[in-house]
Amino acid sequence: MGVSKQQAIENKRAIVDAAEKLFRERGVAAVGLAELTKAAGFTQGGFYNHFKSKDALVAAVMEKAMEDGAADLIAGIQASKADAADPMKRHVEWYLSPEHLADIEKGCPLTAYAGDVRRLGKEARQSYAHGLTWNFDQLANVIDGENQQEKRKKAVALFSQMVGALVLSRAVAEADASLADEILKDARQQLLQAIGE
Amino acid sequence: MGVSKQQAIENKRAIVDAAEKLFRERGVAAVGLAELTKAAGFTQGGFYNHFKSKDALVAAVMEKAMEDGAADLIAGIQASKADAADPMKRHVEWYLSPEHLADIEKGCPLTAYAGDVRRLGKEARQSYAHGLTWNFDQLANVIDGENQQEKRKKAVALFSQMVGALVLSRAVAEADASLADEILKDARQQLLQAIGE
DNA sequence: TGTACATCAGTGAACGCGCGTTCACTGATGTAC
DNA sequence: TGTACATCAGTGAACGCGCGTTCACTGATGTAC
Repeated sequence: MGVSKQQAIENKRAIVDAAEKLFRERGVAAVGLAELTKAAGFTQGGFYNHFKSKDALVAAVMEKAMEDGAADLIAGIQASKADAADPMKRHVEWYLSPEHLADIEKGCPLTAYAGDVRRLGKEARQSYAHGLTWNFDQLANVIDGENQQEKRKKAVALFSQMVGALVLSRAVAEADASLADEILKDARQQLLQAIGE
Repeated sequence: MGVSKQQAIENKRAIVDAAEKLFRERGVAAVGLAELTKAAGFTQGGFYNHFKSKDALVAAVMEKAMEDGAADLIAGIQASKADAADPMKRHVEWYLSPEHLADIEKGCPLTAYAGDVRRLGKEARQSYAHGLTWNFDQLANVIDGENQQEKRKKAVALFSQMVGALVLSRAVAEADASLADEILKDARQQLLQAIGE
């Protein structure tokens, strides 16, 4: 009650930050506004000073996730160029690493939200689709291929494989850790081979 | 109030049948017991004559989904043998078809539950992991390869790609139908090429 | 620079609602004699 | 074969709970003069 504009902006960002983590880990439907506003340091009713509905928050979180994911991808590509490394090779190795498997809170949002996005609001679904399109475009630019069309096809197929391996590996990580490892390792090996050719 | 044993068994099966469809389409958490028992033709309180909790129902549904999925896979392989067709080729073509994309209610449970299974009960997670292991074993048996280890690796990598393509395609099917088509088509083409070599 | 006041982020209780689960009760089914 | 009765699937109301959303109110912030 009586809070500076600066503080209000920080509170709003704190809601989004908490939502980004909790939505990925537990699912959008399983996270309530009371928990989110508490994490941001105030009470339930104040939520509506920042968002007109939970759905609006979901849309904002998805858009931010896509922007952050895009920034991370570009940073990785830039770093590879600086090191004279193959950007796609580096990307695959990170994507299918045990560290990325465990870090659903901050890893690739396209995989983190892949299972949930169908059930979210229209705005969030569109942000996701745009993010995926953009991701394909970026990968196509750093993949070897005879022409633009070939590069695009390879980008789509290779990224699908990365997502599938990570989704399946995460799905069984707790029940069968060695199966999760096997999936990740086999996909990594097969993808690096596919890039190398 | 006074129902034959036969009827009671059918009622239980009706709950599971309704749950199988609704859990896949809307997510486990979003489907309530009232809706499920109503679909089965009786009222909420009667649920606990059949299952000791919602979690127990989830476990039963997951186990049945895995059994049905296994039966479908075997039937497809048998049919291919009868037609002198390549079982893996046929499987890929079905898996990445627009029909399978649209039929989340009855299609492959490994993809349908891939995003949700992490958040389900222990029993359901274990059923899923066993189902995935079994699926890899079956595919390894019908894949070309120099030795058993090579076949297994190929099965894991190829199936991961199929799941990834289907998950991503379904994720954007509503927001960007042409992108969904592209993902499916590219993955199909790339997989058939990988099998052919 | 100092005062008066409008703004608006946050409070906390309440709203209706649906959730999973419990429970006393009903009454046809199906068994025991 | 006929009767008496135990079984148990289904009823429907209630439980406590947490959900998203609303709202009258508070009071420090920040602007206008």
